[in-house]
Amino acid sequence: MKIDPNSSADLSAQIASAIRDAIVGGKLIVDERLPSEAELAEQFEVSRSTVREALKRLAAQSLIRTQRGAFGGAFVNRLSYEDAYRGHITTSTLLLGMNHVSFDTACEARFALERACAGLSAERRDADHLATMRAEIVRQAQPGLSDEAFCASDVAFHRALVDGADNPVMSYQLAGAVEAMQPLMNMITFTARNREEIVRLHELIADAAEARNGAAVSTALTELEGYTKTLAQSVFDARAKGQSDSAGTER
Amino acid sequence: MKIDPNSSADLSAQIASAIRDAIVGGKLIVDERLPSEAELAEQFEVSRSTVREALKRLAAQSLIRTQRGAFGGAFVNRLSYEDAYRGHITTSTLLLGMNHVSFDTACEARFALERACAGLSAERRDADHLATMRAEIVRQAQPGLSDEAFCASDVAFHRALVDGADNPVMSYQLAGAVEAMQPLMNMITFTARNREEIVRLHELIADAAEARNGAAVSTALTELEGYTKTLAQSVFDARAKGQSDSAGTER
DNA sequence: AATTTTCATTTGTCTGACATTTAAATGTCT
DNA sequence: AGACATTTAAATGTCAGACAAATGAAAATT
Repeated sequence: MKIDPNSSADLSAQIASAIRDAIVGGKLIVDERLPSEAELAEQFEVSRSTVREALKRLAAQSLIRTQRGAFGGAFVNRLSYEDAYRGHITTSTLLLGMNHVSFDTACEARFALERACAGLSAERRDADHLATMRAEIVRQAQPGLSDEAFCASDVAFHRALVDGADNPVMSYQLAGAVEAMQPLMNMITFTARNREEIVRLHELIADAAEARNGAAVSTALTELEGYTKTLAQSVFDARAKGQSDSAGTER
Repeated sequence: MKIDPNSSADLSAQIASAIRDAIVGGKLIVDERLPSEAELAEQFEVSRSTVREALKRLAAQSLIRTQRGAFGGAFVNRLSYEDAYRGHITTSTLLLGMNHVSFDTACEARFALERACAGLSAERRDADHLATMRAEIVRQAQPGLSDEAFCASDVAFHRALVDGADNPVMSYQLAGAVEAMQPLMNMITFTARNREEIVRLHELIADAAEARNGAAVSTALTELEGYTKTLAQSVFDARAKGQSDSAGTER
């Protein structure tokens, strides 16, 4: 492992990169201990602070964990699904929030990917998944529910559907698409009539899942996609109209 | 923004968390400048080193960028698709590599998600996407190609298919599933006969995309999934047999 | 043998210093 | 007045050295 002290990049970034490559490339295996900060500083010919900054970068990506005390140090971390989940959702949320992705684009992606789970989920879902879906439907039908809680329950419902496919890789990949939609959905205010229709479609999905009918799940998802899009459209239209009205009175 | 100095967690992690929440929560907007390290140190009542470690954590997630010099500092970064891509692929690759996900599970997820793109891609793909697919097929048919290069071309082919859906959110989400499979695929040695069959299926996919026939793309993908799985199975079987043989002679 | 104490090691944090970069402010010349 | 060169202040990047806190191993004690 060697670095170029003349490069324009920060030394800590270069060092982090070198160690990251070693981990990703399999040269450092899970639970293996890295040299101590002092030793790394000597190896890379930098100060301990610089090494520490590099290690913090890796820790932020859950690539290493650190332990204090004698026989402590930095260890290559086994990346857990939970850690990966969290990071993936954060990144996806920011990506959607910062890049003015249209609601339709995000929505289209989400439902297309979710339909990819429909068949597998109908086939493999267990009683727990179904129970979760039913429970969330009940919650969604409660009258006093806030819009945020309604959206959160919506996410929980769909996550149960996705998890029903019993494929952790799919659950992980889908997490980004499903959860990152929540802030966008939160921009919508749902009328009682809207919620009724969404609950109806969720029931359709749950029924299809119960009957292990993947095609029906898929069809219901498509219908829900369409309804969500028109709902968002009407909300945005109303908002745009409100904007132009107030602009008209202001000037 | 306040932190708890009595918490078990590192101060730098707490500070990073606080700033991260502010960014994700929209309290800090894109391109906004954070206070200088010295000011942050004062606000959080920690030393500058601790603040720096926190900032490095955020930089590792591409949440901020730093600029030196007067009027420099840390700025909230607009998360680009490229940055998110890279991170997503790295994480997905590690996740698959470190958690002994079965080849079948990963393969199933990849093709299920890819089929989710089939319809949109057939509908929207432009001439470039098709040209890329054709070009990669030509490359894959070349006799001298190494297994690694063959796999890389395979990834490029499928990425073109996914990108054809013209939905950046899908491209981003799919990147993890498609690219992270490459190391797994690299464990397979492809005979000339294997490659022939894969090229044939790729041609089927390209033909279907050219004809804007999403259903045919989907069918071909399913066939390719099946072939890939049996191929991997035979390789693993052979390897297991070799293992037990050598184990038998060694002891 | 079990328990306690000591101890060396390692990370976490702080302080203070200097180098480097950068853009604004200032000065100078035409 | 405008173009160009110089200075300067502010900020990050890096370093060195120190101490605190944690932690498990080894030694000492009961």
